Amino acid sequence: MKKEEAKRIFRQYIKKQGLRNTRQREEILDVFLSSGGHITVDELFDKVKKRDSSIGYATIHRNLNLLLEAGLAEEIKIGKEKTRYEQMHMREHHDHLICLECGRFIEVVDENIEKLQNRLAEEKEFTPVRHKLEIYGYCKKCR
Amino acid sequence: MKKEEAKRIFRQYIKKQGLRNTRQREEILDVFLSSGGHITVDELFDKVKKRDSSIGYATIHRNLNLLLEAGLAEEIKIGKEKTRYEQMHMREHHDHLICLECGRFIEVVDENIEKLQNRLAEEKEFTPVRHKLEIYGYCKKCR
DNA sequence: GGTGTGTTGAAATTAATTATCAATATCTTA
DNA sequence: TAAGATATTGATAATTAATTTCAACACACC
Repeated sequence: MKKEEAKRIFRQYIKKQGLRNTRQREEILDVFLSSGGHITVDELFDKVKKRDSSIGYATIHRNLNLLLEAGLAEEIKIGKEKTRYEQMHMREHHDHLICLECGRFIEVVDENIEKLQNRLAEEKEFTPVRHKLEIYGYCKKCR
Repeated sequence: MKKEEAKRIFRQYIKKQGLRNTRQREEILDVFLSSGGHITVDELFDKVKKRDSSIGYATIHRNLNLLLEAGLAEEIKIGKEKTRYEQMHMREHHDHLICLECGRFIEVVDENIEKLQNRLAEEKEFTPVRHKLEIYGYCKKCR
């Protein structure tokens, strides 16, 4: 299961940095990996609090930052909406079509675009690690 | 000159919304359009202040929001860095290669990628308006 | 030029994130 | 497995960024 792999990566990162694993850290990690696609800090806080009501807000932030550093999460911020955190390892990579009218996300992948991106990077003597593509416009319903 | 066109678009937008043009608004517009690629709120504030030292910070924010609404500016936020505002009309569209090590931006364009993006959107019955592509990795110097 | 109302600057407020600190928990080593 | 060094936690304070408030002002339409 992919979740276990993600957990292993996180625990490895923690250890490598000379940090320690804790009950709270594991709880947050598990909830994050069990959440859907894109979660806000508040949503994560609420979900974790249901399992462990003593957990603090600052701890959520601290550990989200670790997840970012470990490459397991990525911040996505769209317009004036709240920052969301997206899983990077659990889910397949995908790009976003974002409707300017209703705010709906459509997740897409196109192998050819991915290839061209890599080629483009290579031309500039750049080693690509990951990317983010957001196409803004109007969805089926709103156009 | 492109700058004049951008100004016209902004003035039109202002009028259409039933808003008014002001000395400060024009000043901010001009400084924004004269700035390089990506400017932070503070940088813009400092530059405007040199021309008109009485201008307030809130006015910068208010008018940046108008520039966003009018489609002349776009927010770009990378990692933990300060939000930057990019010109949308003055400059040709381009994507970004962003170095994870030194933070350098490389601006790129690839016609083929642009075309594939439009085709992808069309397949999903989505009408694309604009897009943002950021490729993260390591630049020539850092890889 | 007068007038209605949008805009401004300054300060207060809100929202989001980070820092502080004493108490506690973890991990290593002996 | 007990001890000790130190990272982590929760609560709160502090910081940062962006927005709101409000009285004075200024723009645009007449």
